[in-house]
Amino acid sequence: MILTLDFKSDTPIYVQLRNAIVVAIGKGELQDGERLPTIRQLAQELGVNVMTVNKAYAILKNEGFLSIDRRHGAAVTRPDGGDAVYKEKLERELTLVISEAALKGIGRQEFQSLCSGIFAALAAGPQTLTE
Amino acid sequence: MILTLDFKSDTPIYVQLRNAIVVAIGKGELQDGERLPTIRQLAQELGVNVMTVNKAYAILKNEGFLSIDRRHGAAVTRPDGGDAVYKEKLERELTLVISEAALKGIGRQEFQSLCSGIFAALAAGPQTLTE
Amino acid sequence: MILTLDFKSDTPIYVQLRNAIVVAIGKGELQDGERLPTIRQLAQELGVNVMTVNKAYAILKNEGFLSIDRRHGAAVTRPDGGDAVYKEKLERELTLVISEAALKGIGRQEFQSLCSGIFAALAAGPQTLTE
Amino acid sequence: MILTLDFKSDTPIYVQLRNAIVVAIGKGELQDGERLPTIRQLAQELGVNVMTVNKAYAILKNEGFLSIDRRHGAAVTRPDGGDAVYKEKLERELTLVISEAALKGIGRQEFQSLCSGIFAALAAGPQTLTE
DNA sequence: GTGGTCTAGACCACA
DNA sequence: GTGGTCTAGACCACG
Repeated sequence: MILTLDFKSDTPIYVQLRNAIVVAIGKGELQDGERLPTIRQLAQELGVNVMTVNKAYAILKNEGFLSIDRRHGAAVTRPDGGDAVYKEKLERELTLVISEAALKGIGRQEFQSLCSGIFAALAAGPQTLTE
Repeated sequence: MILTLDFKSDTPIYVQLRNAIVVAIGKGELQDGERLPTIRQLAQELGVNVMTVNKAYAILKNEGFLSIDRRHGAAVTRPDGGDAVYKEKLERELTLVISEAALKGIGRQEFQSLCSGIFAALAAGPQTLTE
Repeated sequence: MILTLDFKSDTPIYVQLRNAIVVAIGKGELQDGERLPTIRQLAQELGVNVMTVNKAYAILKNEGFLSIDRRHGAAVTRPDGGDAVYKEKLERELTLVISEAALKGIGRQEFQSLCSGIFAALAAGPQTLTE
Repeated sequence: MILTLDFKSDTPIYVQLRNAIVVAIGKGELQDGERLPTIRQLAQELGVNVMTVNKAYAILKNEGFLSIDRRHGAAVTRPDGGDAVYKEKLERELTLVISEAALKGIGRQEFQSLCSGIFAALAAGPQTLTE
């Protein structure tokens, strides 16, 4: 698993980590049920403190993206279907993103095709790599 | 101009402010060329520190949404057309948002129609200015 | 005996096990004097470490819910009547639960009827043994 | 505010802290809107690390029992009405508590009156102390 | 060997 | 001056 962090960024490392993992799952680089590296492994690999990885994992667990098994560490999970709270958050986020895009001269057409492209890329991801 | 801030939120106030203004411009509540309140005015109106508003304005200026004239204060501007830097940022953001949405069970169809709805709402905005 | 464990939960497995057995006794699914599976049997059946079952049994014995005879294995026992220590613990627990419930908007009425329902369900339990 | 921690207990300090605060709010010792001590203050007062208090506060914030304002620290809040998830959790907890109590020889009558007593005690708490 | 918890001390972003 | 973040290193509970 390749995760790049930007230590100079002002978004906290654990957030970057959380985001990167979500995207990796979305892309299919991390399959459902697949195990993630140990907190300590990942921490060392990234040159980051254990607590930082811990926090990222805890958030992902809380959001339903992964489950932590005392015996075997963390594994990818499918979260529950979209709850109302999430949809609200999504709409708020999109309103901002779209406002910005529109002002930057990106029309509805272009925006939609951009989204389509991303959806396609995700769907085409490394599906069940070896099977 | 009505801007609502959530002091209990964990997104910094100056970011909330910056976002709210971008959305307001997107919706047409703030027209191109329109003047914004003085930093001090807005700060007082919102019950916020002057530094906070200052920071938000500075970011907006930097992003091309605002032009600041020492004589006339701040005014809304159309930013330059989508530069490469911005497009990259947009794509990164959308990849995250879409990954999350897809995992939460929101399909391409639903997502696209949600976007369409927001585009429509923005387009319908300017009329509401004077009511 | 059907016991379901949640390996993803953050309450330790031996605690889950102990709780499940207490509830099973409460419901009458396990009758007074009834023998429980061997530690090894149960461990294998649940796919769990022997130590884990051992720990759960030890706690239950300590609490008076189980008596362990080296020759016949473990058997269900009625614990001694409410000792002062237990009542204190109960009151502490209930104070927390009720505080939480009250703050979450669950009134005394609702709470009491919820308790009544559970008492009724427990009382109705023993019959279901053989079905 | 008087909070007693048991450092020898095996329930984590931050959980004990969280529980104690919930009870304090339930009892009315902490009123709605009232400010809590700074993380650092409380940490020093309790002889505990800052991170520990931080974690307790974060959980309480997450549960809706308090809100954290970047400018003024933490303050007590009323959580949203009982959601379905919470009610399920409550029922599970109560089933365990009641099973235990019943086996310990505490009948429905006694249990209910115990609950009533606690409800009454909470309601009678230091209501608006000085007003 | 895994994650969970805790510590002491530090720096930074925010207001 | 507030909380947020991060670190390095430690001990413990769990299985």
